[in-house]
Amino acid sequence: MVRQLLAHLVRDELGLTLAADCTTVAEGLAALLREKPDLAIIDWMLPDGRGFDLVRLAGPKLARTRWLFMSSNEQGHLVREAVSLGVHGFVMKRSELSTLRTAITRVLAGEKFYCPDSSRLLIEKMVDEGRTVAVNLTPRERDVLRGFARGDNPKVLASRLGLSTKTVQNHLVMLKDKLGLHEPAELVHYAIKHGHIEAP
Amino acid sequence: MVRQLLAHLVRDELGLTLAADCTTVAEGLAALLREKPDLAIIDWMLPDGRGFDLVRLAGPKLARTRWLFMSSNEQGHLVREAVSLGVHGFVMKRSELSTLRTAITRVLAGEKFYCPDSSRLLIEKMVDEGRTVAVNLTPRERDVLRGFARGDNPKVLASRLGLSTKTVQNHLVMLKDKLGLHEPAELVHYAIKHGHIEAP
DNA sequence: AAACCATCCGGGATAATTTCCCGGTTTCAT
DNA sequence: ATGAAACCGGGAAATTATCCCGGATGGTTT
Repeated sequence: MVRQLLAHLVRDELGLTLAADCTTVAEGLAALLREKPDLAIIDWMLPDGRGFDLVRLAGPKLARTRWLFMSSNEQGHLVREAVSLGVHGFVMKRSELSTLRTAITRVLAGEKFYCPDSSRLLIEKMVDEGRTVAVNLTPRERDVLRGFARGDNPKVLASRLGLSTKTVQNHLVMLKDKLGLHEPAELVHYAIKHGHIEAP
Repeated sequence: MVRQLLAHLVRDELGLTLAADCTTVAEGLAALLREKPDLAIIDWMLPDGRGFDLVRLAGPKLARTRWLFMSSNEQGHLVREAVSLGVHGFVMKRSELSTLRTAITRVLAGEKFYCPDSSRLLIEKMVDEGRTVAVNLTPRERDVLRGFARGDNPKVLASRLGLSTKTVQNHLVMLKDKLGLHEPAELVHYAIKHGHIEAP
């Protein structure tokens, strides 16, 4: 619904051309590569993955495209990840609509725009981080983590991802090793805290 | 932001008169009593309280007003509460925009309209409740569930509770059996959802 | 072009855990 | 007293986790 309301705003009020209008990472990726838009407005949480994956996947091939992220939940690590990905703008959904308009025009003009709330979160996050090391998981590891944390056992997960049970198990070992965790429950907590899955 | 996008929709596309446009329960209450609108579209979660409070407070004095609720998070108990309050419509934010249009026109026409997702949640909630009543965990099972969901492995948990590993494992089997769950991650979700442990 | 590196996929062997089935004990309410 | 439920744990089989290995791929550096 928000996506469609936004489409209205972009088309009717701002007078921009709406190249596409997608609901999943897969759709979005296809549309991005096809349309090569000037601006992509992306919600970070999508049914089949995280909006950031789109930047990782399509970013290198789209030199002109500017990225504007939206988020409904307030988590500092999102803003942090956005910054380190080179995202041009970040707006919380609780912001004023005028903030969004500003963000769109500024980002289109080539500037960066992070809404006040997101800046605050970023600062809090960095203060909070202080010491913790940044862990970057590979795409496959994220897939496995997500599936596992949702309650798929290795066998089901393997068939869903088109892998062998063996591979999934090896990825799980890698995950636990990288994250310094050992128990299934800890992996689930990590996945929830870092937004790989939604809280139950 | 969503509120302002909605205002746009109501005024410009549906051609309705927008009586007021509020951000808090307090503002909303004042506006409702002043304007006595035909329709009130209310978000469940507001900065200073819950949207339902508006119905409780203003409902008795506004015989003509119809209530349409919106919710971004999917929780069955919200739908359940809406129904028992006599709310006329309920729409999840993830619904299509057309669903919202349908909801507005139907509710204005005097019908009830609960979007498919909310109906589903309601049913799940009632099924879940039925099961929760039927299932009562024994104290030991609760101990084991809490420890496990926090990330203790059976061995550690056994020594913490003064049991043998074997017994803890058997309790885990019992738990999975009683709850109809099979994977560790599902147990963790259950424990969080039912308040046996705090969310991460 | 070649060397390199990270990632990805999966096999083999071994250790650990989970599951199923079992019997014994305690507690408690009928 | 007696039956039901909870509690505790053993034994054996099935499943899963862990460690170690090599091959394949794609991108980067030299």
